[in-house]
Order: sequence, then structure tokens, then C-alpha cells
Amino acid sequence: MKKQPVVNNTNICRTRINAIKDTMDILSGKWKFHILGTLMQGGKMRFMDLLREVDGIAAKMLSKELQDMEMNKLVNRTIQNTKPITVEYEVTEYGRTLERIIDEIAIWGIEYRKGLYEKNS
Amino acid sequence: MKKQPVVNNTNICRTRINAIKDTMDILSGKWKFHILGTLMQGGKMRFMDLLREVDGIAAKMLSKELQDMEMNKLVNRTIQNTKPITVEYEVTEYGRTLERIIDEIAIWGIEYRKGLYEKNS
DNA sequence: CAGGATCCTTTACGATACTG
DNA sequence: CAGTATCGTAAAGGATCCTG
Repeated sequence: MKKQPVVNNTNICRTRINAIKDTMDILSGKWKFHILGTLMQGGKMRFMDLLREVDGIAAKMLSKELQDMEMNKLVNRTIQNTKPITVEYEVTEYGRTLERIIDEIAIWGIEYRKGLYEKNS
Repeated sequence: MKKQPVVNNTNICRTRINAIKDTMDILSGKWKFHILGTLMQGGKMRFMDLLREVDGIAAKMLSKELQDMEMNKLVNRTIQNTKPITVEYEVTEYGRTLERIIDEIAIWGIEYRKGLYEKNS
């Protein structure tokens, strides 16, 4: 493979940027952080619980996002042997490694976003 | 048997979840973290630099996302008095408060995502 | 160089209805 | 309850051309 000529301001460490892309690729869409945040607080939750708690999401979307995250091992789906059957979702151990990201997102939302309004008004 | 109103799943602290929603509302879309990450590393960058560095983005999207973030005071746009004119973008001080989030996203991308492949293969 | 305008295709998302 | 099916809108994404 050919080496890049190391020079100008466009010469940036791609590792970090690729890592950001990698992460966002599996967390894309407007719901995943929201769902994960809810699930991290709520522990095991059923479909309907999530539908109620994740504000504004439609069943189709929730279903799709959960399947998505299940595929990526972020979330676990368990069918309970009840009548009628219930299904429980929870964050996997692997999914918990996202906790720091979600913490920071929550902190920022509380801390800094409010600050902007104060500055501008 | 009486049903326990257990540690009711629906009884969740909304503050945190609303904060997540707030944050993601202004960082929605698949590009903003990517652009911000690039801009944080690259310092002042011109439109064309970003177009080259933000892998896969189209000019139209980049333009739109930058305007979006400019509106939200995350990014600053400066027109240089050159010929032909050049425009420089940089992260604002306020935008820098997102650094911790972006750091965590980058760290996760490097640290954990790789691990999953190893486990599964 | 920094973009906006246009056109067209493909996903993302949303509302409602329906099924095991 | 836990979803899927269906239909419709909106936004993303790509290609090409255009302008100050």
C-alpha cells in the first residue's frame, strides 16, 4: 500500500475519526440512544413499557430498532412463559459498555444546553 | 395473589432521558459527530477540506449540516478575504463542550467494537 | 473555492390497522 | 401483549450543472 505524503492541514489521524464513524454506524437513527438510556435506567422492560417510556416512538420503529440492537448484541430479548406471553428487553453486558457515552450525552443535555439559552436571551 | 406494584418500570427519572433527547435533537443525523470530530482534530478547516476528510459525505449534506450546527452555535463560519474567497469552519467554545461525548464515542469505537468481532469469530 | 438549484432514488420515519 | 402489514410523507443521498 502506498504511503500518504505527510503534509498539510488535511492530514488528520484517521483512527479516531474512523472510530467515530464505526460507533455511529451502529447507533444511527434518532432513537437508539434514547432507547438505550431508558433501558439502562429501567432494567428489564417489556415492549409496551418501552413504547410508553420512549417518548414519541411508534411501535414499528421501536420494534425495528430493538431488532437492530439485538443483532448488534447491545440488547437482549427474552420471551417469558406467561399468558399472554410477555417479552423482556434488557441491555447486555456489552451494551453496558456504552454507558459512558450515554452518561456524557445526558450530562451535556443537562449542563450545557440550558446554558446556551441563558447566554442568548 | 395480589399483584405487587413492583419497582414499577414506568417509574423512571425523566430528567436524564429528556436530557438525552435534548442532546440528540441537535446532534441528530449521521454526520454531525463525524464532522465535529474531524473539526476538533483539524482546527480551522475549509469547506473542501471537510468534504475530503468527512468520508462519504456529499457537498449538499455537508453544507446543510454545517448550517445546522452554525445555527446551534456549535460551529463558526468565517469568510476569508482571499481570491477566490475561502471559508473557514471551526468548532466554537460552546461546541468544545461536546468534546467529552465525542471522546467517549471515539474510545468506544476503538475499544469495544473490535472486541465484539473477536468474541464472535 | 464555496456553495446553491435541480432532479431523481432510496431510506427513515410515522399513523393506522390488523394478527397470533 | 407483542408485534407485523400497509400506506404515506419527509428526509437522506447521489449526480450534475451553475454562479459569484
